[in-house]
Amino acid sequence: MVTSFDFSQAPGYLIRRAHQTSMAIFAEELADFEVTALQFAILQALVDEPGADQITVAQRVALDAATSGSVIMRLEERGWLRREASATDRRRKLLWLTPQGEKAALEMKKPARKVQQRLLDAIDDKEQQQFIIMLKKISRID
Amino acid sequence: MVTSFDFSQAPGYLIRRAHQTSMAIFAEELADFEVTALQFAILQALVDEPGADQITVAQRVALDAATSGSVIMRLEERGWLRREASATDRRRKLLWLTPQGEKAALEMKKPARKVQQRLLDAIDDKEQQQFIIMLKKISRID
DNA sequence: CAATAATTGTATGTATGCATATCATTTGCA
DNA sequence: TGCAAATGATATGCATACATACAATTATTG
Repeated sequence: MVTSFDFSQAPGYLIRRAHQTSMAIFAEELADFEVTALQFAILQALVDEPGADQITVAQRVALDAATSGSVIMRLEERGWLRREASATDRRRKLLWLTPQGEKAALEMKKPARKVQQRLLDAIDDKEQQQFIIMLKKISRID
Repeated sequence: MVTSFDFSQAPGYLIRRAHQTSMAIFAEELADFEVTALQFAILQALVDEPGADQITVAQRVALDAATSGSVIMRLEERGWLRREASATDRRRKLLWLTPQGEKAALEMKKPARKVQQRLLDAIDDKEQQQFIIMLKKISRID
């Protein structure tokens, strides 16, 4: 019999599974906010760098301009951020959190940290740091 | 100053980054086939279990019925699989690879294995097995 | 055996995620 | 300085990914 591809040992497949689990836990812990992990990331990027333009935000959250643009549009419609054309460069649209956006971003941080903890709870304390380091290497970060 | 959420140490964020890297390497190694990792997974599932119905295939590749249904539709349009109504249960549509689908599934296995190797090349030999084990635990598999 | 529940596949809506093209604007260089 | 190249944002198309609803069919139960 032809042995098929062994997905149970394939990192590519297991990374997808881990991503599913991660998204599910995120949705669970932040159910009250009705927010996705990506939306949360963009809000936090604007906490760090208020007035950043869309391309800068896209790079911060490791996303292409098209996708981040659509997420930003939804965040604007929700009233969590506002866009303002740059005076010095009329191509740029600068982004700021609204007061509601600031408040939501702050309140989300605790449950978002719990998501990370719940993910890591599946492995030993010693393994957790190694897992983070390995993920960075696998992702070719740094 | 308010310290923002630390994405550089957040497994949820890093898993997304790893998934991006994984998809990019897959697309690179299997460029000749113009196939996605998910399409590949479904083809391999049918190598293992010819004549499976859509729900079974969806479970095999860890996907909801709606998404797998649309992928299966595209694979059928491409001529890589065919659907046949079950005689004993008219709700079920049984799936078989076509000869072209069999051929493609076979030829894809080598480059798909290379994807896994390239992903793991970023970490030491000893770490590779640990990483696989950790991913399974994080994903709550087994 | 009839009413109900469960299952399969499909449709719809929302949200990523990326490639490519396009437009307006700005930058860089000859 | 004029013009080509680069850049920021948007639009379009394709492909996941999942929740929900639905119709057809099958299984279960009173």
